Amino acid sequence: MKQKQYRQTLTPSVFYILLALYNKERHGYEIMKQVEYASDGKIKMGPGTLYGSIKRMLADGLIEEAYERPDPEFDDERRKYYRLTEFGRKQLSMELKRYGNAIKLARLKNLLLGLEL
Amino acid sequence: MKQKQYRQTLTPSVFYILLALYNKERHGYEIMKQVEYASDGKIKMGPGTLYGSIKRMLADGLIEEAYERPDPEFDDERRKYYRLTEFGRKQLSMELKRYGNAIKLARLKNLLLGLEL
DNA sequence: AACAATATATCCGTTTTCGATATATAATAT
DNA sequence: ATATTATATATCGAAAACGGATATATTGTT
Repeated sequence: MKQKQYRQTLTPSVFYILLALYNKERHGYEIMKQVEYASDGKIKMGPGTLYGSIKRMLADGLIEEAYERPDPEFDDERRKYYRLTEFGRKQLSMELKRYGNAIKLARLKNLLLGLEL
Repeated sequence: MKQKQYRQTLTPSVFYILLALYNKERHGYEIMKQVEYASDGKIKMGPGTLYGSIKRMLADGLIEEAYERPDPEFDDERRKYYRLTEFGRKQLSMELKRYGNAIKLARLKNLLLGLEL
């Protein structure tokens, strides 16, 4: 049986949070800073968007909490760490592909437009 | 004075509509079909999203109506044609850049194998 | 003549966004 | 020592956006 897909597109917030978690576990505030850093400061996620999105993503199975704590010397017990699930990794990969195709298409159109003129 | 930016990110719908209008004027239904075609059928935009988005995008100055009608023989008078404004083109360009950077970042970490851009 | 596809549009419940607000701890500066 | 800033999580609620359902009418096809 063909199960129905999760969503047509990820929301931008979900996309950027998944991207921030692609290579390591991070806690909420760290995700916030990483998104800002990775976008050259262009995208600033407020706490409402961040923690609201995290809640939904946990419920949807895109991410899960990682209970392993780092060395207590570098830890802060207020933190909650999150990691991608396999499902979340898959969704991120699909979205990256979609945007990759969109970019390819834009380039192709640019070329064709140049030839037409 | 530094005017505040339009939005942090475009919504996926707005992004795909802008992309569909990147190289030619199109009417609503045509945009709908183009988005579906350009995404290999993966993204299906319903009329609620389409015409709601168009309305907002007109108000925001991302697109404008193109009143020039094509040859009456190939025309359908029900149609309304839209084109990108300079502002819309700029926003699309910025968003493409953001996603391009995100993809580069992901590829750097070997998440995406074999996606050529 | 009947039917499917084209074309635009609105309604409305659901979901998402995002600034404001709250609370508390850790780190830094005065 | 104390004040301030940065870190860290969380909720609230209005506004925005989404998307299926519905409506209406025309065009093209069987």
